[in-house]
Amino acid sequence: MKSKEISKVVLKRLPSYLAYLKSLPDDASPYMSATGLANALGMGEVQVRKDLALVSSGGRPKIGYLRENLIEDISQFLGYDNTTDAILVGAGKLGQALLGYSGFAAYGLNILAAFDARPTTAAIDGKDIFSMDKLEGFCRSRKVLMAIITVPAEYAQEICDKLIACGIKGIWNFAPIHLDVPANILVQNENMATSLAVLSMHLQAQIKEKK
Amino acid sequence: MKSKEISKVVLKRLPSYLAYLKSLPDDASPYMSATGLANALGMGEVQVRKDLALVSSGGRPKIGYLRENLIEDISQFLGYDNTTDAILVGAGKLGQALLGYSGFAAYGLNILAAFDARPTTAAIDGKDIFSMDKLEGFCRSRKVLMAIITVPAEYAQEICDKLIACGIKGIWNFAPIHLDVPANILVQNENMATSLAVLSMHLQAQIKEKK
DNA sequence: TAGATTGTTAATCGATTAACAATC
DNA sequence: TAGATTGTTAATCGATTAACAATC
Repeated sequence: MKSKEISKVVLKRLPSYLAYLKSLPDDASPYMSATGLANALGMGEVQVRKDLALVSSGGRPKIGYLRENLIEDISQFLGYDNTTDAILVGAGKLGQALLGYSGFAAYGLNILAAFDARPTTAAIDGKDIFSMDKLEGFCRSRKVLMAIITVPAEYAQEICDKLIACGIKGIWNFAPIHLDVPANILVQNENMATSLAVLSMHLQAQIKEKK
Repeated sequence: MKSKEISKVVLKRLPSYLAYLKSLPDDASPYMSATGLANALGMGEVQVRKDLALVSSGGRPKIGYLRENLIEDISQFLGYDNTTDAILVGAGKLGQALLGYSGFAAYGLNILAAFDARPTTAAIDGKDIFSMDKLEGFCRSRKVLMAIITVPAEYAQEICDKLIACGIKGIWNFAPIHLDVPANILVQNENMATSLAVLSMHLQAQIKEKK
């Protein structure tokens, strides 16, 4: 694995490769070529090969990459091996769904607890839901760096500021609003409106075509 | 509004503009310049101006765009004006959260009902949850074009095939797996693993920096 | 008028794709 | 060996940014 700078677009493709490799049955060939991966995911084979070259220790001509190694290389590169602790703010429906989702463990994400202005439940799936005044103490003592925002849009910026003041460096934002943050803080927007826009355009085009 | 081809990257930025414009208080200036929008969202002003030129009927030099018009132009372009009916398959935690989320109406999305292999509840927020055998009849009779997949990864492809057979043209996929579909079907992946990868890399870099 | 802003044309940048030598 | 595949270098493509004339 080279420690070359990797661009965001490449980074975003890596999880797909990993998911596909992991989804293969145990009795499949232990080798996987860039060509095979590209075909399975409907991508260009050169693109896949270039991406893999950035994270992998190398494949063998005519054979491909050893699947096991490739999974390990990508996992390690993405930091799935060492878990990241996170907290969640806003224990509404979406917040509770994320809190109860066990699948995040596979991505190295561990949600420690949730915080809410008015907690309606004490815990979900063994994860405590605290009131907001416990936020700072918790983040400081557990040295949490990542937070998930699932509060309504109108409170998101305020919560965001508070989180940064608590030492949070990365924010996964589910609120449909732009968050203003200092340069060293990363906001990753899970923007449903964006996805819907793409889908909506496609459907409109389909309907027009029929006419 | 010109009917020029719009690229996917531009399309994905439009919802942010719209959200910001809508978030402004009523007593703010009725005009908004591309410069102002760019500053508020931390983007390049030329980029914003070019994007707006693609969807808007035009702004006035020195003044900017009439906010009201801009909101209408973007909304119309994104198809938020005429609602899209959709169904949801997989009424687990995430599915239920989406089913109960009232915010989609603002994006012109109307989830009609949900389907599940083993429904545990009859309805959520007034939306029925049916068993899978009702799927085809429902899609055909209501002429549904869009579906939301929130089933576990291992069932996603099977469900996807079934949906296409029912006439679905656009799929919003929350399952962390690549779906194989014909060319005329659009799959929009809400891939949480992708977001996590980006965040995870940022945090790793932050931690390294401190050393 | 002067200056902020629009809209457009040209230059730059980065990512994808094509071409090809090296390898097993 | 022949052919599939890797890995790299060069060409193409598209998107972003810079420059600038037009406008109110």
